[in-house]
Amino acid sequence: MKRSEKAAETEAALKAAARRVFAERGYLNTKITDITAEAGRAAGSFYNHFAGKEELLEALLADMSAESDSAASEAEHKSDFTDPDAIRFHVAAYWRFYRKHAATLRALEEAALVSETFAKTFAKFGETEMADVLGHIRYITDAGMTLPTTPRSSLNLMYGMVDSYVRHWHKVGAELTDDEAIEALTRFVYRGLTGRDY
Amino acid sequence: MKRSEKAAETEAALKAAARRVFAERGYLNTKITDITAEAGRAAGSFYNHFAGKEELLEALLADMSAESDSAASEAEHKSDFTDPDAIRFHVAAYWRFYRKHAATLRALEEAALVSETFAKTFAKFGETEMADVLGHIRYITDAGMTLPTTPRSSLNLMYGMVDSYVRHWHKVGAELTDDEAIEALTRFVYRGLTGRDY
DNA sequence: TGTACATCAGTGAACGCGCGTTCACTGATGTAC
DNA sequence: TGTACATCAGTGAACGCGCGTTCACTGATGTAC
Repeated sequence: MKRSEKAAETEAALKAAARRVFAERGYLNTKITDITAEAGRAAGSFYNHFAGKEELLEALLADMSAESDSAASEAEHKSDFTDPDAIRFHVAAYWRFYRKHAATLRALEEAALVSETFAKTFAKFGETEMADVLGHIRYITDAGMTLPTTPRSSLNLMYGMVDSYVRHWHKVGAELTDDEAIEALTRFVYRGLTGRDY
Repeated sequence: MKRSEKAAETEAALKAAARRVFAERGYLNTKITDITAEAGRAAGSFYNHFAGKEELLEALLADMSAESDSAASEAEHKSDFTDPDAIRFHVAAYWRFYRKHAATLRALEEAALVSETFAKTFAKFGETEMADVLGHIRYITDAGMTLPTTPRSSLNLMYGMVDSYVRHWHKVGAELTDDEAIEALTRFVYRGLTGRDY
């Protein structure tokens, strides 16, 4: 095996191990040696690849962002928010996204609490995620319906509800199945944004 | 000054200092000596009053709970959620409550991330806060209107939105004034819960 | 009311644990000729 | 193709920093007689 391959393999192993360990005990509670042990490497090996835990997390964020970008550009998705299906589509997409990246997302949340830098990075990532949806909201006012407040704040309200419910559902466990949860979110959001029911 | 008075004074000074310092740099980023320095006491003095940072936070939580209980029992408040005023009343109450206790609430959030024990304690506190509101939601189904999902999950959706928006508003700063924010929340919640507009 | 001793809140220097980070070393891969 | 040296990924024991926690000490308040 070539040297560069071996290095890449170790780096990947460290990232994968980190995701597992973060999921299990949280980012802040994880020691560097927890990660290296989980990856089956020596402690010192970590620093051949990352300057510290923060940099590793940035790498995980970069991976996630890359994936999310490519997914967003692929999907020919519904964007008219006067149609409940369009809202449901986005809620479901976020649901799947969270499920897939729960470990990284929760790690970022923890890091953001402690580090100003991460708070900004993470906020920026959220902005990117939301930018697409802001456009969809305009369909509602264009159709003569009334948003509960400004478009930007309507978006924040909606995003906050979806995000906090998804987090809650994954942490505490559920009264609802995931289909039911997606439907409930869709309904609440549709009603909240349009003032109508479906 | 009597000895017991002096001790009580120091304890109060430590709690007040902790609230200030937590607000400024967060619970997890705060060292014991940050608190004692802010309170103008020696490091060792801390341990005459608290076994550690966790115990101090529990004391802050106890203070907050006591205050919230007495406030809840005083208020003769509106409880019929088919009336937007009732929703507005509760949103505004939560808004004021958060503003007043932001430091403690954010500290608890941070502690909950890191400690399983605190996560449970904090969750329990949230339950207590919400119990009152769960009853109010029944007015909606009683009036023949349709909730977006089960009462319990409707409550969780609502609470998640209000809480996350309040947090967001206080952290990032605002496009909306607080009156506007309360109105926007009320409107979104009313629409979401009842399927109607006002 | 006064004296002698006990107790307690507060002090801050020192101690020591936990954990991040380093570094001399190993063995394997890459390069030069 | 073979040999000699250089480079690099990985190792893990050891180091040292930061910070929580302790503890001998001080001075003031409380108690006993």
